[in-house]
Amino acid sequence: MKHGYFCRKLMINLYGFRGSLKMYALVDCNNFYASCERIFRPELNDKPVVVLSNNDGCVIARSNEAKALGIPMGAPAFKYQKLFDEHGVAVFSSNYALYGDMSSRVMNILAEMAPEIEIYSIDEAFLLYKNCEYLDFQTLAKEMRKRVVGSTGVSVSVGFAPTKALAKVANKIAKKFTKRTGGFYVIDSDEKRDKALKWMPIEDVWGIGGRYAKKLRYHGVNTAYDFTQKSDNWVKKNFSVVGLRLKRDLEGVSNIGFEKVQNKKNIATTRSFEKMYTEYGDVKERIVTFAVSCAEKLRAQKTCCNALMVFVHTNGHRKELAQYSQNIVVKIPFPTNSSIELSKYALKGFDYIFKKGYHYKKAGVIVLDITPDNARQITLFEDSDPRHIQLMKVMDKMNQLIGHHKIKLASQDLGRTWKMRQERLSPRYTTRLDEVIIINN
DNA sequence: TCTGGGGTCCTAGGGCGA
DNA sequence: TCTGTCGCCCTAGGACCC
Repeated sequence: MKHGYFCRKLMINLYGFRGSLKMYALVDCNNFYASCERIFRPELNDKPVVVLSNNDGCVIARSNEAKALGIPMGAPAFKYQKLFDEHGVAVFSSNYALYGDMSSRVMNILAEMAPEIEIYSIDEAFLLYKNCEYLDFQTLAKEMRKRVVGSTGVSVSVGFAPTKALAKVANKIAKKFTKRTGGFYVIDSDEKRDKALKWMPIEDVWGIGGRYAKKLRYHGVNTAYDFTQKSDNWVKKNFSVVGLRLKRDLEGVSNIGFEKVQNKKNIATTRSFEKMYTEYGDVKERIVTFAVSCAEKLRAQKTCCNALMVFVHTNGHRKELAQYSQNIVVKIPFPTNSSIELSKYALKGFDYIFKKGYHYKKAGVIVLDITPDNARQITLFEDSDPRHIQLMKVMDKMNQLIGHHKIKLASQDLGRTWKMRQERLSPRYTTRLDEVIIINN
């Protein structure tokens, strides 16, 4: 028998060390983006709903009904248009203002129900319960579901287990067998854990992507349980320490820690364009806007960067056109979060990599080597302009007051009409007064 | 015509100084 | 002075997540 949580619990009881049991919950919003759209359009309940990526490119969220129609994740929208029409699929452009706001409502409720929370993504959170020998997880999970759906309309699945990877497994079971489980599942014994791992296909395990799954299947590893039966050495050799940590976590020994909220290590703003650009000026304007956006994100988390990367790509799907893809890292001699400085250095890099004669489809700016803005080191040849700090404060404040991105640098936009394709955008029901739902009697 | 965006972590391999 | 080795640092690339 492995050193599962049950063994430890037994020891705890024998030796009288109470109150050291740790349990994780993974709470996951069901079909989150699609659910957000449905909350304000109840006539779409039980109807297939999909949400598209930026530029209405591909499917990034599906309701259960849409999944049942065989629409895969990442499906290019234009290839599935016929199927959408035939089955009356409700199609939405992504509305991040709405999803972000709904997410923080859900997370606030969860935070009230747990001593510690790690917001893992826009629709998922891990909750950590320490010293919880006498907690009734079934009741807790039920209460969680009730409160979240009652306050926000979003339904969630809940998985409880002694490690994060197992909580993921438990959540998967809760979601897959909603009718039987009531939308929650608790792994609290070695027997339940083994049963769950034997059921779990290897490619569905958290941390096992397509490549690893293929390799594992080749070696006869078909379930999460098979994975745990391999030796530590073999796992480490083939899947590095990441694989080994996962294995231990699946065995019930917590190896994947609870992450505290911390500042981002890289910040990126990248976009595909709604059409291909060939002119220097068009792409240049985008690069400046991306740099400005990165600068705003840096200031929002009170950090500076010491380097940035600029990249451009042509459209890889258009094989008949000449392809070009290049990136460059630009070191900045002093830490900065000034929109002006960052766009200046981004343009330096862009000038270096831009080549005429190509059809550009995508570009981006990523800021690197991020440091806190209160720890700016004075460099010997400091040529940053200290007046920028004040100027950026004013710019942020004004953008906050009069609406996002109204104040721009002169090098942005240039009268051009860049716009993301968002033909099926729903209203920002929860964050814009002029877009709230109006009920007529 | 039309195929997303934003992250993290790890490893291998090269340069370099002790 | 030359050569080998070790460890550190850096970068590119590859894997993963949602």
